[in-house]
Formats: sequence, structure tokens, C-alpha cells
Amino acid sequence: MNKHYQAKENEEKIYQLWQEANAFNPDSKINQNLKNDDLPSFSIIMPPPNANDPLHLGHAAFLALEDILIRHARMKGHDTLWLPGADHAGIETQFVFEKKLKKEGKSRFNFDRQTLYQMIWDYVQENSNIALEQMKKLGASADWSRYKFTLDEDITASVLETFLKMDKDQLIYRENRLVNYCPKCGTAFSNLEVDHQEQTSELYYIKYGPFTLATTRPETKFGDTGLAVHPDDKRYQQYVGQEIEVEGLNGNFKLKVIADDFVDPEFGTGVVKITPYHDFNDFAAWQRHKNELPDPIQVVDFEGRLTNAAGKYAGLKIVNARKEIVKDLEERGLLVKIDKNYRNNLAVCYRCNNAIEPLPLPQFYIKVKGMTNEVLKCLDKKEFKVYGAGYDKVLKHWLEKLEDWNISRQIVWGIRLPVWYEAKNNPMIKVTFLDQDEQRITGKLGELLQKHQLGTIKKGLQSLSAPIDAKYLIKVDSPGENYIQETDTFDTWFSSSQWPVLALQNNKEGDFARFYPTTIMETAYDILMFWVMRMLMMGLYSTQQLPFKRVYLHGLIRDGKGQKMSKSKGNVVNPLEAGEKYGIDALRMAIVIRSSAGLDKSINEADFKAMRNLNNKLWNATRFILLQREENSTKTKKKPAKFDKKFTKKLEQIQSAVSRNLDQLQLGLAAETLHNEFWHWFCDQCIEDSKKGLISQEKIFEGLITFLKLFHPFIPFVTESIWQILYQEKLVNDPILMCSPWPRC
RNA sequence: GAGCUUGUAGCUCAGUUGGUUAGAGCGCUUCGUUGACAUCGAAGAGGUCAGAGGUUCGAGUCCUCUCAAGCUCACCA
Repeated sequence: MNKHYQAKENEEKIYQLWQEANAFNPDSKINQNLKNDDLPSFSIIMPPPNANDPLHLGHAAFLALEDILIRHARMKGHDTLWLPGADHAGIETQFVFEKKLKKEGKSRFNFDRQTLYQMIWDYVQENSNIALEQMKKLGASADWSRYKFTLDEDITASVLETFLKMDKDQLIYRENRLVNYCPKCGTAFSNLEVDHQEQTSELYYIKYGPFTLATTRPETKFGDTGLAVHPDDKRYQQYVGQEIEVEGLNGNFKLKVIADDFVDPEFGTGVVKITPYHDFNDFAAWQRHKNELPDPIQVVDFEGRLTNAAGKYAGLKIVNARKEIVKDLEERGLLVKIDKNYRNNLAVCYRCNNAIEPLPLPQFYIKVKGMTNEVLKCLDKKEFKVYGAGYDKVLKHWLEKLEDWNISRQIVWGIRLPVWYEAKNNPMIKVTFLDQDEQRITGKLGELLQKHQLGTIKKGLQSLSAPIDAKYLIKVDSPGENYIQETDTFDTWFSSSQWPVLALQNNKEGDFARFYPTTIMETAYDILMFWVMRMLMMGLYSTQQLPFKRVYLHGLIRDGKGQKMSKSKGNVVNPLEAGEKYGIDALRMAIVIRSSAGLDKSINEADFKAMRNLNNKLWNATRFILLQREENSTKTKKKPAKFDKKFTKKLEQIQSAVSRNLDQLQLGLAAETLHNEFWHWFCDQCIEDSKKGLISQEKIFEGLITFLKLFHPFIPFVTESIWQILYQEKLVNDPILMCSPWPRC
């Protein structure tokens, strides 16, 4: 044996050994032999990484944690499956791809949707193999033969089926509401995908007839349909119910004053303009006062420009329009003052950081109340458990207040809604398409059909927008040539929320019955409500069973100072580079040791070093034990040494402590216990005692075997490398440590 | 504004259903080790476990309050 453990030399060899033995597949002979039929099956669905994402420490963390659970379960004799996959990550991926297009001087508008989809598909294919290889490098013992992608044909077919079933169950509806729209990304988002940024803005005090009112968005004033005051506000009571004349930039107009207690009399002047199509509060107020107020007016379009309703300001971008309008208001003496130090929170796109526009758009929604109630019942009955610093309470809070889920996205990269409009009967549908000469044409379907064939429009189609009263059919396949399909795609989370069900149903025969519900869902706490909550809802809905029994949430990996890793700070650790330098085992152990569910973990170079030293220590302990064995092989067998009994007892204690920790998902504690006991008890005390003959070599060897097994889930490469040496020396019987039984306690 | 979490050695963090003298890694001091490992060992310094009160035979651990930090959600135009 070498004097030092050479991680790099061994890792590839060992991974290949496992693969050749088919050791990751629960159906393989070696795993069938290991299996104990009295134990239930054990399964983890890997949170599918974004297909185009390169690996970062977050991936390394979930891979390490899940691999530990899986390897432990496998050795214990469970029928064990770790099912890997990849997610198409709709918006994320399309966003990355569009950035790439931009570099080539192109944009999504240069292509019809089929071509664009195909281009993204090819791009993702190129990249997804990289991620796959990287996961293997980290030692993941997932069954790659069962790998699934969210856009695999069978998966998308199942997603559509679910949608149809939900429609039948009347859980789907289409409604024209304000959505969180990002004009830059060109799509709507759910509430969960909107960030808020505190900022200083300008608060404008503007004259509205007899009133002065405060607003941060003067450019939306052309969409005003009323004014509101608080019902108890004495100052304005005489005006409630009155129509007042207002001097405007595009001529005078009339606004009705309503009373509603959403108005805060303390804020500004206590009068607020109602602009239903550009503010969520105003929209809600309009719905409460529908019979008193006229129909809403849209002033901002989906590209972030003012509409014709803005008169001479039509076509201007929001920011420019605001400047112009403020200037004109000032000239007309309608601007009372500007508060330049007004602090407020701006809703921004989580993806591109640009301002989110509340805009009216007909979208498909899922009614969530029934589903959340079912999950809440399960939570109360403790039918599943969330591991991680108080996140069970967070989950409960979310389930209680969740609003209906907008599942329509105006992007191409995803599963297209199986919604069909009859072309001739829906002349008001707005369509954008590329004609034969690649000219981008936008217009109402009714008018376009006079000049263009429907087939041409469908072929070059980019997007369509059907009015709220458009008739539609929900059907997997086209109802006929004269139908045109909705261009919206499903929110990515709609498919990933069904992942445990879909990935097992569309896999090897019998997998669903064998491995569902899964045992543990392990993922990062920051997607608890995006993903975990929705998996619980959707899993319960489509199978009447919760998709998993335990949820283990891990935290963020931070740098040595506890700071978030980010490119701009330059403190990002590339897991593969760290693995190259210190060994994958050291990387994994550094991530896991002393980590706690739900809490962030800091890691620095010193941690990697310390863990590399641990691996080397294990290697050298083995080396010494083997050397000693050789030297003493000629001597006759002595009777048990003085401390043997005590040694056995302590070893059993460690075994049961580590097993208990693993069963209770205290992985950080298990790793720490192993580290301390191995180093400071087994090496520093016992091996030293054995030199003095106080502990027999048989016992020491037994101890080594036990530690190799207990350590294996955490540091699989070094333990297996050592095992292979022992196996060649015929000192152990099982050919592969990974598929050898866990020590019994 | 609401909720959640955290506060333990110089730094980063463990500490299981409450139970001997509160631990680890890194750092620090002194010494040792040329036959497992300098990727090592031994000894040591360093903690009113954020603060106050309470429950208990016993509290780092449970309860209440205070302080500080972080995260999430909501939000007034």
C-alpha cells in the first residue's frame, strides 16, 4: 500500500467497479442477494437538477446527503432505489438560452415556436450529459438505468392526463385577472416567483379635481376609473358617490368617488386613484365595487409600453412616459409636490430583476383549497414529518394561505397546454406568427385569415392570446384542422410537482407499486413551497397517498465566514475542483459533518483538508493493521487480551449510535460520531493499546471492518478502495463493500 | 407589520428523550515522534453555553420575557 491514500487514482476505478457489478440497480443479482425481504422498500426520488445547470456545491450537498441515506439503506437490506432525473426548468432554461441568442444578435422573435423549442432541446441535450457525468464523479449511487427527463414523451403524456383529470374534477378554470408579468421575460409568474426590493422612489402629489392624491405611478393615470377614500374619513365624506371633474393631460374626464376601507387615511392625502388593470389592490377594489365603476382600462401593454388609452403618450416605455407626464403635469400646474425620499418595495422578476407589471391576462388556474386542506389534515395527523429547523410550521402557514395557482406561462420551453380554439369562431384571438418570408406579423385571427392560410399561421406561430370569452376545448390531440392550440406552456412546477408519481409510473414495470410512496424527500429548504408543498398536494390528489413520508431539508452551503457564495464575491467553491484537490470523499464529508437539517453550513479550505486527513488516517490505520498482521502471522494465537471485552462493547455502542443517528436522519451527528470515535478512540487509544498487546489483533481487525462499513455511506471511495485490498488478500468475503451487509447491533 | 430560525472556545460549528468534568475541526502554547499516518502524537491555554427570570433533585437542552443577527412572507396608492 502507498504511504498516502491517492484519491484521484482510486475514484474512477472504484466507480467503474460498482457500475460493472450493477450495484446501483435494485434489480441486480448482487442487490437481490443483499436484500432482506422483511424490510420495506426504500426509495428516494432525486430532485431533478436543471438539465442545463453545471454542478455547484448545492448539488454536491444533496448528492452527498441522499447517497448516504441510500447506501445505508442498501447495506441494511432494503430494496433500495435512488431514481435520478433532470428538469427542463422552463423559464430558467429559456432565459439562459435567450441570453445565448442575444450574443449571436438574435432573439426569440426570430423563430417560430417549433424551431425555438427544437433549438433549446438540442442545447439542453448537449449540456445535460455534462451534469450527469459530474454527478457520477461525486459518487452518486443512483440507478442511472431509470433516469428520466421531465420532457420525455411518456412524462409529458402523463402531465397532460393529469391536467385533463383535474379539468374533469373541475379544479381548472380560466380567468382574466391581474398577473405578475415580466415584460422583459415576456411571461407571467406565480406569486412565489416575485421578489421584492426595497428602494427609494418618488411619490408624486397630483391634483385630481378638488383632491390632491399621492402616487408613485403617474403614468397609469389614464387607466383610472375611480377614486377611493376611507368610509370613515370625515374630510371626504361629502364626495362619496359623487362624480368629480378632473383636468387631465388628454382632456378633462370624470371619476366617481367610492368609499372602501382598503384606503389608509394616514397615507398621503387619504385619497387614492383606482387603476384596476395595473394594481392588485385597485383590481380587488374594482371587483368589490363593480356596479359603481366603469370597466377597467389597460394603459400598459405586455412589452412595457403605454397603450392607445394614453393618448399622445402611447408607445412610450414606462420610465420615459413617467418623465414626460410629470413634466407636463408640472407645466399645467397639476403637480403639487414630489416626495423624493419615499421608501417602498418594488416587485421585481426573480429571474431578471426588472420591475414586475401587474397586467390583466386570461390564464389557467388550479383551485388549490381542496388540495391544501387534504395536506393539512395529513400534517395534523403527523402522516409525514418535515426535518429542518421549524419548516413544518412554515409549510403549514403556506398551506393555510395559498392562493389559486396560475399555471400558464408565456414561454416556449415547456409542455404546451392541451387547449384548443376553433379558428373561425374566435376571430378576436390575437396572433403573432412568421410568414413564409419570415416576416413577423401580429393581428386578430379573423383579419389575418383573410390573407393567410390557417396552416401558415400555425406553422409560423409564435404566440396567441385569446380573449377571456373565447371558447376552447381541452383535449390531448387536435380536435381538427380548423383548431389552433393555446401557446402557453405549463409552469415547470406543474410537472415537477408530480415528479415522484410520474418518474415511477413511467419507468420499469412494477416500479410504482414497489417504490411508491417514496421514503424520503431530500431537498433544499428554499424550494419548500415551490416544490415540496406542491408535490404533497399533487401526489395526494393523483394517488390518494402522500408521495413521501419524511422530508429532509438541507441548508445553503456558505463560505468560511458564513457568507453566501456568489460569483461577484468570488468565494464560490467548485465542488469538482475541491474534489480534484482533496478527494471526493473529503468534499462529501466536509459538507455533511456537523450539518443540521434546515440550517446553513459554512465550509472552507481547512475543512476539506481536515477531511482529507481523515481519509488518509483510515488508509494508514489499515496499512498498519495489515503490516502488524504480517509480522505476527507466525506467532501462535494468544488468548483474548485484557481490553478485548471492553473494546467489543464500545464498538457495539458506536455501531448502534451511528445506526440510530442515520435512522433519525441526524447525518451530521453520525458523521461526527464516526470521525471522533475512529480517530480518537480507535486510532489514538486502541491501536496504541494493541501495540502493547492489550487488545488482540483479531479485535482490531474486527474494528477496522466495522468502521469501514459504518464510514462507507459517507466516504464511499476510500472505504471501497481499502475493502478491495482486503478482498484481494482474502481477508473479507464480500466482493464489494457497497453491497455488503451493514453491521448488526 | 407578521412568522420562522439562530446566538455554545479566537473562527466555523456539533451537542440525541434534561443526567458525571460542555465537544470537534481550524488557530494558539509547550513537548515528542527517524517502523501506520508530519496528512502524526501527547499535554495545555481558551466557555458566567447572548441576558434575566421560571420549572426540576438536576437545564446548553424545557417554559416566559429581553437583546442581537439572519431568513421568509405581507405591505400604503
